Amino acid sequence: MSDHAKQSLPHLRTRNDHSTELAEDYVEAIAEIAASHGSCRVVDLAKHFGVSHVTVNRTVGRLQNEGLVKTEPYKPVGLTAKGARLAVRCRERHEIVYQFLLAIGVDPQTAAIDAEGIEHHVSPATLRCFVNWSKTNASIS
Amino acid sequence: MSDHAKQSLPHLRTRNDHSTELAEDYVEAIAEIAASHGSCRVVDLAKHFGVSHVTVNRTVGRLQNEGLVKTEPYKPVGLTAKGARLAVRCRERHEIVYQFLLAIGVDPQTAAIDAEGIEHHVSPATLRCFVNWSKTNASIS
DNA sequence: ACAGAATTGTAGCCACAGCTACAATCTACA
DNA sequence: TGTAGATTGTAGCTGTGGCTACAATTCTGT
Ligand SMILES: [Mn+2]
Ligand SMILES: [Mn+2]
Ligand SMILES: [Mn+2]
Ligand SMILES: [Mn+2]
Repeated sequence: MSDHAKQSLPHLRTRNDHSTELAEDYVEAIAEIAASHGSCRVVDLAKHFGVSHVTVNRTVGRLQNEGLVKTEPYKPVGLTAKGARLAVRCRERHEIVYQFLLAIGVDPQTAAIDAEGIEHHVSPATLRCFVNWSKTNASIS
Repeated sequence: MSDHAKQSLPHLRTRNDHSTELAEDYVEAIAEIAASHGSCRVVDLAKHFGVSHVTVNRTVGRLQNEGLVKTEPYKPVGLTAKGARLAVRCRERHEIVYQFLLAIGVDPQTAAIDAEGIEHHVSPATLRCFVNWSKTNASIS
């Protein structure tokens, strides 16, 4: 590989992470809201993310095209099998990142905020290291 | 604060992080390239980030409007005092995140890639925890 | 049943960040 | 000194993700 290709590789990965970030947060939120409220409405997602219902509407439409969510006009938003699988993976990863931040001494509120952005940039290899160190610290304390 | 405001706070922070991410990466790259090559040209940045020179051009123009970089037509790209200060902070934070990932056992290549995305979502409080744990692990090994 | 409130959908605006194609300028070498 | 190649600038396209304003639909309480 050329020198500048090595330099640009991290940025390419970061841009790719961002292109899938919204889908990951949406399926995770839809699963959570559906579990706690019985169903997930557009307005629930708008409140959850702090955006207008219009933004939610367009995003849900795109996720439906990608086969992650299923919805009909004026009906709740649900996950496809594919979307539900992605939601589980994202929920697990999110929880690992959050628990890891707690384990190294970050306060819960800051950990919750930082984890929401960090989670999408944590590769499987780094995630394994997070799990190990959370275990280690848990056994210490 | 209302319940859903608490829920949306992390996402608001993440969106804010992303709005400043490009500026942070650019000033950091301009400082590095200028230090190693003597001057930083548009084409250097294009290679560094793996994007076209057009994208670099527009971004540099926006950063100039924000008072972070200084450039003239067909001349190298330089940092203002404000941009140089931001570059130092970003470089330090980037290095802390990278060294922390190494300290918890992530391989160097993965650490370099993940750090490029993670750095922008690490709050000062979390950064302090990273520093502490890097020190601890350094004294152990 | 129906009026008003809540929810959802649509039209159209913006900024950002990527791109190709082409024009202009500068640099280096024959 | 010219000119070919490298570099930079410009025009204009795309997709994404935010918004307001307004329309349509559904839900709810009297
Ligand atoms: Mn999440
Ligand atoms: Mn997230
Ligand atoms: Mn970065
Ligand atoms: Mn990010």
